[in-house]
Amino acid sequence: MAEATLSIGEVGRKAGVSVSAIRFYERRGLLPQPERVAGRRRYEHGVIGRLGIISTAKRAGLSLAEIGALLSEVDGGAPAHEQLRRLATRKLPEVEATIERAQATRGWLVAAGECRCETLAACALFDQG
Amino acid sequence: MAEATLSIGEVGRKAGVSVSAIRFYERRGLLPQPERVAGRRRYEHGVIGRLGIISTAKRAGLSLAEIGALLSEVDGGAPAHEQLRRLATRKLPEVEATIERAQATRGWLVAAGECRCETLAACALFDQG
DNA sequence: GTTGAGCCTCAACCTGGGTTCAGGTCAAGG
DNA sequence: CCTTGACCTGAACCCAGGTTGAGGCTCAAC
Repeated sequence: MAEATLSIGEVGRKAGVSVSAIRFYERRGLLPQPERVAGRRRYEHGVIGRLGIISTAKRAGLSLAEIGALLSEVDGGAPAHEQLRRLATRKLPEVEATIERAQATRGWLVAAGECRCETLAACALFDQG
Repeated sequence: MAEATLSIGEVGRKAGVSVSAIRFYERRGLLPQPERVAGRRRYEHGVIGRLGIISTAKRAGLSLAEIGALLSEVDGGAPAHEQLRRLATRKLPEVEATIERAQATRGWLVAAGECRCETLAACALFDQG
């Protein structure tokens, strides 16, 4: 079943990931070292699913280091739900802080759009540290 | 009134900004080239307010390039409110996109925390692109 | 007179997530 | 035979926002 038949270019096209990114993920340990034929990487079909997982996790805002840790735990036999729960526990406060900062920034910008000050020094938006 | 008496170290302490950051801002044009005495920078007191403006703007999420553009327009005589309005118009959609992305990420992480899947491949959280 | 703090410049380094480039290999097609 | 295209490696480059380090001045105190 697990025949290694895909070239890196084919994998990239099917997964919607650039060839250079695939090689980069391999160096970072997110993808296994594939079998090689005459020096060229030959992938089995499953790697496309793995790239899909990586892409989804990236879009969700995880760093490659976090994704790599998650994948290697699960590769090592750890239940996915357990690792996902740990990840959520660690990462949620961080994401919530991002949301709060961005909302504060939005409020500030809205106020900036309504400002009537002639100089920045006089503007209450810039008061204190 | 505008006596240039402060050393870079004093300015840094009073403004809560590192000395290396002050020199960096100067290179980037956010701070004027100060008067020099025996090769050392001598600042007038007003620079502390300017550093406060820069710090506030940074905390609000503006890049140094944006802050520099704002400051130079206003230094050049443009009314602050006008430049702030332009800035808000340009920057708000960006910040709102950040908020939406972060909220989507939070939702995903909350779902991840409740996941029961044994493998990532089986998990609906990772479905599709 | 020498020690030490604080200043100076310029250049290199850091993180993240890759991209791009130089120089080379290999197989197929005309 | 020669070209074209896909692949290979390793190193350099990109962005931001600084920090760190080397090597050197000067000023004041002791």
